[in-house]
Amino acid sequence: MDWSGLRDFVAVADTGSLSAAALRLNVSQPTVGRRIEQLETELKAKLFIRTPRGLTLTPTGENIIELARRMEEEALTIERTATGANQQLEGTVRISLVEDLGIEWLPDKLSIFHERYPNLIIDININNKNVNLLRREADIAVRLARPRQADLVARKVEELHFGLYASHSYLERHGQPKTVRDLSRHYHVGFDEDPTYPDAIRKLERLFGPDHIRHRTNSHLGQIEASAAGLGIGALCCLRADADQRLQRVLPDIFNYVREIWLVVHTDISHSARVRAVFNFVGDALSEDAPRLRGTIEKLKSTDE
Amino acid sequence: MDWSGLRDFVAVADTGSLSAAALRLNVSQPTVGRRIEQLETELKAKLFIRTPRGLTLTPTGENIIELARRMEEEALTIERTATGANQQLEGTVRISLVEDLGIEWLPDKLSIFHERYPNLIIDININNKNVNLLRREADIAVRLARPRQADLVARKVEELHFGLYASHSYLERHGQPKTVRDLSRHYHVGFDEDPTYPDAIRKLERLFGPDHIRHRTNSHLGQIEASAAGLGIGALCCLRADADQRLQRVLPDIFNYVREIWLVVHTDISHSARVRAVFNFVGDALSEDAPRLRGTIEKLKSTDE
DNA sequence: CCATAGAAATACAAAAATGAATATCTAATG
DNA sequence: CATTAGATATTCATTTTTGTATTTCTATGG
Repeated sequence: MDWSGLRDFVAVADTGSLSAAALRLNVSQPTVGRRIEQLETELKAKLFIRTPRGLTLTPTGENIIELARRMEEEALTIERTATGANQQLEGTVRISLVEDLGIEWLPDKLSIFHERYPNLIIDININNKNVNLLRREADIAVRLARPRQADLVARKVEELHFGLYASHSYLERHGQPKTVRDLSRHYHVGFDEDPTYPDAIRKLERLFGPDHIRHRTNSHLGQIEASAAGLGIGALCCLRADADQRLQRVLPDIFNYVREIWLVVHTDISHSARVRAVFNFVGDALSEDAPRLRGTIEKLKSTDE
Repeated sequence: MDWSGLRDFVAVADTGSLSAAALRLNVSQPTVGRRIEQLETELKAKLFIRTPRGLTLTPTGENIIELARRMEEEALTIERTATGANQQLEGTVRISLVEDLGIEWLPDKLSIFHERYPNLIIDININNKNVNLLRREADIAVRLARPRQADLVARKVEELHFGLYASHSYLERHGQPKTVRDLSRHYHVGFDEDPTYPDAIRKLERLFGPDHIRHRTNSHLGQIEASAAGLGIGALCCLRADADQRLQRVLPDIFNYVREIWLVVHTDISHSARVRAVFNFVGDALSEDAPRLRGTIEKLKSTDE
């Protein structure tokens, strides 16, 4: 029996279709189909019921899927263990961050990093959803909440602050709010309705009233642009908003939303020299940038004028 | 990472060489070598130290071998589970037996079997060493001792009796022994020095004296032929020796060595319809043949004459 | 009842893995 | 010190696997 077929078997069972499994496995749909077929021949058993909407496990398939999943976990552990044992300072490290840190902040630091580690390549993965560190979708993740899962090593590094911002022109037209109550007369640039966002986001929205939400997006960059374009008041990351000349902070003493920044890595790969190098570098860089992350630097504009 | 590489990895770690692993995996030696190489590339880690006498695990290899072994166990369980779920009365059933039963006794029964189950193929494996039912080296094993291992279903069916036999010409030349003491003046056709044989074999040998052992072999058939050729007195299976006109039993009331016959199957595959069919057929056939297996049928020759 | 979208099957050319034969290496042995 | 046994590397023709492009299928919605 070919073990690779079992890997495909898990992927098809998980995703429910050959095409989706092929995507996950980085092979073509006909290949997955043929390998499942071959596995069924080898085991002399039908594992899936083919429907026009995909594949469902047969009773025999149900019998063995748990065992195959366990194999998958062990295979993933093997990959991580091998990575962890690698003490070379070369190769690629994949790090996953939220937009606010990954688009501009981290890339700005990388020239310093590459001077120190010329043979390391950093692969930046911008991701709103948490990537699965167990599946090695990334080596390191930067998360805005303490991770609960076992087998993960996490270090709280800094805080990421968010404030309310609007464009100058918007504030000229609609007036500067002086209290929280004033917000009900203003327009809001909001997040999309993903239920995984923290409650604070929904609470904030209610201050504006439902018909005063002009724009929703899952992209922080999109929110900044929308706010800068004068669509309304957005809850933006101070790091980026403070540096944006088009934006002005609103109710700075009243509204200040704080998220903890956690650096996370899987225990198994935490021993890898190159992963440690990136982990520590990013951690130190975050610590050094505390004022910007906390939005406590006076806006350039206000000092200029 | 290609899971098949992990399978090769276990085989090489187990056997200590590419060539031996290739044999076990039914592929060529260069293929195993290339796959190990590929696995090392994928994991970016050396797994083996190459020596001219084979391959030894590196520390990294040691770290992951246990996980890979667990994968192998699960893969084997999957194969057995799938086999066990198969309720078709077609395909192949592999059965492993000692020479005494597998060379002639079972084949004689097969024409009846094939009438009842025309689509089943029986693959007879003659084996002195116990095959590994967990690895599916056979579906069913006939053993001469109660199996201890968990996960095996065993049924005691009958007894296999052994007696002392010699050729007529030998007994004419050396005389008929009347007591155990007489054996010390006789020659012995013995087993080879495999330490896994039961103590009774060694005890018997000592009755003849060390320089009176003329012939050693690990083959029961070889012992029968040697005894029939007049080399000496052999401890032979009654089933075959009684049917052999050239042989005559010696000290029938004094020497009678008995082994239990156990039919063994792995729990996981015991539910398979075709495996049950063979299991029950062989069990019943053994029961029906109790007199021959116990050597209690008078020799044809003696009734003929 | 027809059109459509999402999925699986098919055909064939291209790419990769495999095996047979062979060369090469090294520790052990006389 | 040469020989040998037992192992790994190498080469190349062959076989197998894979991907692309296309066709086929079927439940769903108009």
